[in-house]
Amino acid sequence: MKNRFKINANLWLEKEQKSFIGPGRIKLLQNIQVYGSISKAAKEMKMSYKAAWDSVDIMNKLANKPLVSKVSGGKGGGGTVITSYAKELIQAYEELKKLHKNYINTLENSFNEQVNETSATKTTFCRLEGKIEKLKNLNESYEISIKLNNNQILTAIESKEFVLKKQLKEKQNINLLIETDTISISKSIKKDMSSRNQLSGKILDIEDDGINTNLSIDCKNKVILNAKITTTSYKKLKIKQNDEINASFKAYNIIIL
Amino acid sequence: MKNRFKINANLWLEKEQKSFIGPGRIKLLQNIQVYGSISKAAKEMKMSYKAAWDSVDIMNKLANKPLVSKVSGGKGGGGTVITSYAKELIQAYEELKKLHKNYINTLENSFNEQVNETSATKTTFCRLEGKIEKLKNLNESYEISIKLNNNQILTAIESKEFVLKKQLKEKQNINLLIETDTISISKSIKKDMSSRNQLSGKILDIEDDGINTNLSIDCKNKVILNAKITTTSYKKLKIKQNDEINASFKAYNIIIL
DNA sequence: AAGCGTTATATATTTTGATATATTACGCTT
DNA sequence: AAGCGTAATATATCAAAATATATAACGCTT
Repeated sequence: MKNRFKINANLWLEKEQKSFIGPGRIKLLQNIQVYGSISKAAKEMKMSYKAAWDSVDIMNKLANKPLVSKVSGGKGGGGTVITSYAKELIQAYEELKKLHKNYINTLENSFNEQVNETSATKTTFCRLEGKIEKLKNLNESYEISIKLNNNQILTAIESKEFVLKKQLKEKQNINLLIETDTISISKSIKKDMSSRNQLSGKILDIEDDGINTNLSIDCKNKVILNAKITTTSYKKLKIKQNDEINASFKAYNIIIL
Repeated sequence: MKNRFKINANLWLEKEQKSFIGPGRIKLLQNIQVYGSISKAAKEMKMSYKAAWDSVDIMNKLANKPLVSKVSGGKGGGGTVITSYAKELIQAYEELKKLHKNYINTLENSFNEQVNETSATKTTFCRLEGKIEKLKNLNESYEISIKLNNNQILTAIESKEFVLKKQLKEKQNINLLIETDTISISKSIKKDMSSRNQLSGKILDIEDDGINTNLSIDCKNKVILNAKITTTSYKKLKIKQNDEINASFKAYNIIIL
């Protein structure tokens, strides 16, 4: 685990081009909820009162519904409480953080696999090369047909914005990424499924650590697919090296580089 | 599109607890590649020479292989070129950025759906409630069996670290998220598939915008699943409201909150 | 009416980080 | 040997951001 890269990211939300909330302001709101006062909340997190007040002011002005209600003077000198909308926002932000953290872990594995030449098999993403066969414009999206080296056709979906920015054209060679854990394995082709991309091939290699099983699938002409399934699923399927199997994944799960 | 939140994130890599590369340093390396000198590279991006030199120095010291080779004195006074390892890193970083951007878009949609009460159907993630039925320890991971309100059992995988941190216990109620575009739809249950989670239900609602089709599936006892498939797949399946269908997804695609 | 702890606001100070400036070293060119 | 444009390094200066300090307003309590 030495020499491993760690990926870090700061998440924050913007509204109308202005910074709205990030980790600090969420903590501040939570502290206000606990202490009932801006000054105490600020003190607890070693923030100056002015910084805290400014933050609260910016948030309140930017949000369509108020996030806090402030009372100056009165019993105990006044105080500040957060609204139920603020509580909702905090919860949504926490969820966001959790999802993001989850994905950052995936990216971290992928990046380290790619940069450290030591790890041969790519267990988080698999890479494919292909040529754009057809670009079908569906209003705001494009349905992209991609011909692999083994002449099989995959279908991907990308936004119009992306297609224009990357200047994707028919006959163009492109690189694809597919997250290995979005690929499902079955023994035969499934006709009545919404997963349009179905590739069949021979199992080249199996790496099983008792939790996850990484299957390397040879789909002819140097088209190698990697799929990650749980060991439990692997055992249930009763498959072994050189077996013919079917790998399926949805158009959404193809990422064009 | 007014009142929409925008999600922003800064990505950077750390190594041995120290900041290694981020957007600025990548740009600097790219500039060095173009101009062949630290001073010119810095000038082009309006960075002070010292800041640029320090950056290069930190990177070189932190990387296991050198990222740049510097020559002081000599023809033209010397210069700096980046190594092939640096080029590799730049490429890996660009890929990382693309993948991350992709996911941030997903999160942005989800967050806005959750916070804006206007949008009723959740098209990026669907939420389920369940109770932990069994926690099976598999060395570094846990296989978690979750009983839904309709008594069906789902299987999820989480890291040991997560299970301990969240103090997950059997009989505990938990909330789940499933990305709607990882769910595959078929007309019947598939026995020989690696997707262990298969829920069948009646189509409650269909929202089709000509590109994507969002299916709302009633799996009894208030267990509502949302799945996103392409319109092309939807038409191919020839399904309509009230039809009984099968939704399948892998253990990896369940996110426990 | 004085006292309280708070919000609200302006001004002064400090800290931090970056930038600018200056100097030396380097090794090829002429 | 002088000249060059670069790397390498140290020191000085500047600018921005954050913090500290001061003061007023507020409305209930006593």
